[in-house]
Parts: sequence; C-alpha cells; structure tokens
Amino acid sequence: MNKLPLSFYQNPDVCAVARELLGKELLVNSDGVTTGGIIIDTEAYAGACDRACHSYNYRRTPRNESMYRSGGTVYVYICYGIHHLFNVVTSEEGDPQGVMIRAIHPTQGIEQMLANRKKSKIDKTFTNGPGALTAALGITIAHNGLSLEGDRIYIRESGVKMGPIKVGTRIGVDYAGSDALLPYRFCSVPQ
DNA sequence: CAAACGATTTTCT
DNA sequence: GAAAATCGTTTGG
Repeated sequence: MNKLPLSFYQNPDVCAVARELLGKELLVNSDGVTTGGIIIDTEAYAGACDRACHSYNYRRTPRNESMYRSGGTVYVYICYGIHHLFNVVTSEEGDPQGVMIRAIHPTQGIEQMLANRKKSKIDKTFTNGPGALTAALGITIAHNGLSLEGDRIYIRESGVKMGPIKVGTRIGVDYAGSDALLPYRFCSVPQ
C-alpha cells in the first residue's frame, strides 16, 4: 500500500520533510473504518533551536515526550483545551523535530468524517485547520506515540500531482519572537 | 494546590 | 474583524 518508509521521516532536515509531505495521503483506521486525505498544508518545528517549538532548548515534559522518539512517530497534543493537533516526528531519536499537519483534501471515509464533524456537507472548514482535520479523521491523544509504520495511522504515496508550493510564516506562534518570522509553512493543492 | 496559558475554531457583530 | 469557548499542561507558591 505504498506506506512511506521510516527513512523518509528520519531526514534531519525538517523543512525538507514538511515540503515532501505535501501531496501524500494521511490515513487513519478507527473500528475498521478508514478516513483520510491528501496533505496540503504543513508547518516545520525545528526542535531545540526553534522558539516556536515545544522542545525549544531541549525542554522535555510528559506532553512532548514523543517528540524525542525517532522519526516516524506520531505526536498528538491538546491545544486550547479543546483541539487535538497532529504532528509527524522527524529526524533521529533525541533530536526533537516535527511537522504539524494543518490541512488535508478529504479522500477517504467522507461519510464517517462528516459524522465526526457533525456536518451534513463539506465546506471550507471541513478539514482545513489543524484542529478541524484531527476531528474529522478521528485523531485523538490516544494516537500519541504510535508509529506511522503501524496500521492505525499512516502516510502513503498518493500519486497526486501537486501545484507550486507556497511558503510562508507559521500561524499562531507570535510568542516565538524572531523565530515566528521563519519561512516554515508550506502549502500546495492538487493540480 | 492554585493560576495562567495556549502550534485553534466558531460564533457573533 | 473581534471575542468567547474551554481544559490539560505547566509553572509557581
């Protein structure tokens, strides 16, 4: 099923992985139902040297523990007490970098996702936004620490042609000072 | 043990 | 465009 190999995630260049994830398909299995979509918006979090990153200066807490695992691990945490945010851990064990997935283009399990989002039709906000897409796919804190090589949640080649990549600054990280200006956000849409 | 704070979303004006 | 909603995690006393 063309699952991406662990070596894909273990790249020490987190921005390269963030770019390469565009156009890949993220899939989640819940109770035999598969939901998923094409990744169209990502952000890189560069670990110890990035003030916007939870693991800045090797800060280590129970919450961000999975960021220290080897590339290909799932990092999910709760933001604003309400939203589950999904990240792919990159680089090698002990180097806490990761890519946050901000938006997808829905492809699999639309019915289930509509139910998860309590919506009757797909609109602009359906799977756009880090909290919105995890709600649609059914990603929760229970997925934190899982391997992307497993069957519950994984990423595979989609074969979809993507348009040009738009680069920008990350959202909601004003507290990070000058690091908030880094061009670490990447967007692209299927062509 | 109390208090402040979000890698956001939704709703209201 | 502004503001509320809402609670686990982190920090400080």
